[in-house]
Amino acid sequence: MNFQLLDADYIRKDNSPIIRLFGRGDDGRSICCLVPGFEPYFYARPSTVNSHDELIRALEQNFNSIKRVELVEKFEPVGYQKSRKKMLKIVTYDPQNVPEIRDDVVSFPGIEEVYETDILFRNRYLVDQGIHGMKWVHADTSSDIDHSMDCDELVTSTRIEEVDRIDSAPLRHFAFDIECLPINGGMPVPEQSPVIMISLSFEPEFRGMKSIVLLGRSLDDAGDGVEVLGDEPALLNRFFEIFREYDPDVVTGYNINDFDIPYIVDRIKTLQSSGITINSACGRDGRPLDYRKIGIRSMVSITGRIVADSLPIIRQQFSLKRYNLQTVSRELLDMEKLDVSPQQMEEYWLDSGEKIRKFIDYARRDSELAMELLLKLRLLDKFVALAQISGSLPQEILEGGQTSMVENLLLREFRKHDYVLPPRPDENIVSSRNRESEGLKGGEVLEPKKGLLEKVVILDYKSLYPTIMMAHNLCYTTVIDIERPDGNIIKPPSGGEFVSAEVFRGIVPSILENLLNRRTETKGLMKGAKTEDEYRVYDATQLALKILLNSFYGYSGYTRARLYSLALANAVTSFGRENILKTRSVVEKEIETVILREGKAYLKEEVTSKDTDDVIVKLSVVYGDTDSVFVQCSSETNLELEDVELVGNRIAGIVSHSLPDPMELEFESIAERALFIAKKRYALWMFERSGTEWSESIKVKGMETVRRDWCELTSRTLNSVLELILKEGDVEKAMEYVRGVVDRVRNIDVANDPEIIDDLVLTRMYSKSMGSYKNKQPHLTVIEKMKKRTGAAPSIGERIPFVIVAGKDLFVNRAEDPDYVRQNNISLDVDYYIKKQILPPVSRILSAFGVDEAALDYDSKQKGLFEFSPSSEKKLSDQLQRRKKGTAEDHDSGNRKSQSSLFDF
DNA sequence: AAAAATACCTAG
DNA sequence: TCAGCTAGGTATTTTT
Repeated sequence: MNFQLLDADYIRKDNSPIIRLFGRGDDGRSICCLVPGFEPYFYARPSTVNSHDELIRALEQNFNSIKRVELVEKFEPVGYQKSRKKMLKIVTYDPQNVPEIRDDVVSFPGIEEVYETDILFRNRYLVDQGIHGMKWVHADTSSDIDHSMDCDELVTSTRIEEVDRIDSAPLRHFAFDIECLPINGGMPVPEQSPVIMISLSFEPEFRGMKSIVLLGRSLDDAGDGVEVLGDEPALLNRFFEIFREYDPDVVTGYNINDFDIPYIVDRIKTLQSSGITINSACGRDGRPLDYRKIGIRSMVSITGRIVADSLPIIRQQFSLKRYNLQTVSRELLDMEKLDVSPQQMEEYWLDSGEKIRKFIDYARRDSELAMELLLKLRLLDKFVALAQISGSLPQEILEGGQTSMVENLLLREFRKHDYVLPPRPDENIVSSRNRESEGLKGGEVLEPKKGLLEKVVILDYKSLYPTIMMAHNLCYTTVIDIERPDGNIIKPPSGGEFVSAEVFRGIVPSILENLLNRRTETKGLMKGAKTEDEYRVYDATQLALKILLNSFYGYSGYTRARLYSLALANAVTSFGRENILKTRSVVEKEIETVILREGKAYLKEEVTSKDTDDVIVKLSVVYGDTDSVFVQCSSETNLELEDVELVGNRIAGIVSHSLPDPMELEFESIAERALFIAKKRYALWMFERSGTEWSESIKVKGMETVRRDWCELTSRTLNSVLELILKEGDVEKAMEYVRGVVDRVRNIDVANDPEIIDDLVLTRMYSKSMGSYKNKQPHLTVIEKMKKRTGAAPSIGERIPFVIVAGKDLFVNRAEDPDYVRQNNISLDVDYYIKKQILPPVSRILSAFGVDEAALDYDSKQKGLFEFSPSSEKKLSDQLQRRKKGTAEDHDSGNRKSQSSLFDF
């Protein structure tokens, strides 16, 4: 029997652990597969002097829970070693015994250190058997047992093997959303407010239905897709009944981890205390719904299934100003959320006509949207690929970060090479690592040549840090630490020493090599994909490989890592810095000039005679950040895109050739014009090759248009200015545009035009607990005001919108809730928006052309207005002027929906 | 009034 | 932003 592995855990039977694997078969049946016989264990390193036999006997006698001790040969995890050392493999009866006895074992006479003492038993099993999360497995034999499990089949198997398949099992997706009735319009609390409705969506359909709304009251002629349950207990019981019958593999919703699920669980407790019992069994093993609180956030797992809350995934994958369901559905799905305000809710709920029906429709939309988000945006694809590659279970990846995946890969590869892994560091170790980690230096950022430049080639290093680790054999296992090698030594610029690959090939470099090769292969397969689905699978796979490739460097400098090495992390970045500086010097000093002749790019030493048709291109590096270089190409002759491309490819080729394998500099794209403001702040009019054509775009980095703590007004104004300058080279027009915006802002009439506020809203993340802020912050004053007025309490991690209202008070105190401002006709601080939101970012750009801020402010000193004209050296050549493709305004007004926008004129 | 500290968000 | 890392710019508040 074959099934796709969704989840795993273990149970105990007759004092022995049994692994349980959960999945969905290709026949569509859900499966729980029991695997007996796998033993828990960990490793210990004895001091060299002792007799191993005696030590083993002493351990076996002293610890009841030790089943047996085996003598094995392993390498320690860190530092180059010539040979394996004697170690003890301590096998216990129960997985729990491992954490129970590890502290006593480490302090037992004759034991120096323990390893792999905190590996979850199910992960231990998957790693040792070579099985990966979300992969297909084949279960050898099976014997049906009587079954009280909530899945179609319960089998026992002694032999499990992974099968190579890229398709997905027919997974069942279940989305839900609850509605609660708040006490007079406030936030509902499970101790008081009942759950009144639950909406459910299914993919594939459940009994021919895409969605169902469960209603916790009575109603005649409720209509199709509505189940009238009468009261709350019946509603909740029916919810779980449908849940079990549908038997979902993936459970989703919007913010279910932090709201819906904890609410249901707490509500059931409340009902229980008044003698009402709800059967909330929903795990594939029949476990009731539950959640656990870790710090301020709660986590949910359901045995045998994947709980995938779309909110945190969307937060991670999309940069948005706000993350409420309304904004997210509009921005990402182009769908509208329907809503009943908390104040109206009671009225709608008690109605028996139009209103309750509307309320039901609104509720239905929420679970539909949650399902759409998961499926249309294909939110799970990346996690599935990450699970398949790293071997971690999907739930673990959804809950945690990169750590579990990196450690999973390390554990598998270390095991193959007879290396052991240390346990997670305790708090003492972490804090001492934190102190020394201040010495970790990062990438090099080159000072940009500020102002507007033309014909800039953009080159970057393909996976710089991973390829550095591979090229220089940088690994925990190659640091020269305890023993010195006989062969070659690699000395990074940061100091320290590593053995070369001929002496010993590092494990991390070999993991990276494997990931990099697979990525290249996958990209090849992607090109040949026959179906859309196949393409998506390969695309998610190559993305996951990229994420994992880049995780190893970060992990090495992560103070809570099992394997932390400042020497390693510093070696990587120091090679990186050296590399970019050397690249700059090669381009400027060694290559210096490229000669174009008959469609080829030559170096100056390759050309012996002069030709009148030669195009001579001078190179200068105008910017670079960590793994990229921007090279300006200057020539007497006008350069076409193809010419610049030839230059770019030649530079990439020469530089790559001088680098150790597999380091590689790649030609990326061409900026016809580039505007550099500061380090990490620039805008490009970019041309990228797509087949035989060139695709054109404007790319903005770091500037206010891409920052979420500036208002829409700023973003749009700046975007237009950038477009006018980059595409049309028209500074005058840009100034005119800004003056127009300033003028309109000065004459804003909120009372007449409440929608205008939308363009003036700033957002900031409420990022830590109130008490730990040392300074006043605008979004915090808004939170305080809202709490006082409505009792609404945003939680940490939310982005808080606000506007600045008129007044004499300190800036922070004039931050206000946009809704409140709208409702109460409060006037905004027009001057703030002009002087602090529009002018500074715009003048940072225009000052490069000699424009003074006063020349932009319509109302202030009229003089600057007529004095200015762009200096002749900044004027752009006629021939470039001819290339314009349409004005900034065309683009801008075309995208706007609202008529009352500041930008329609 | 200048300098330092704090906070935020982004680039890579 | 839900346990990978550092570098860097800008606005505002707080301290000197």
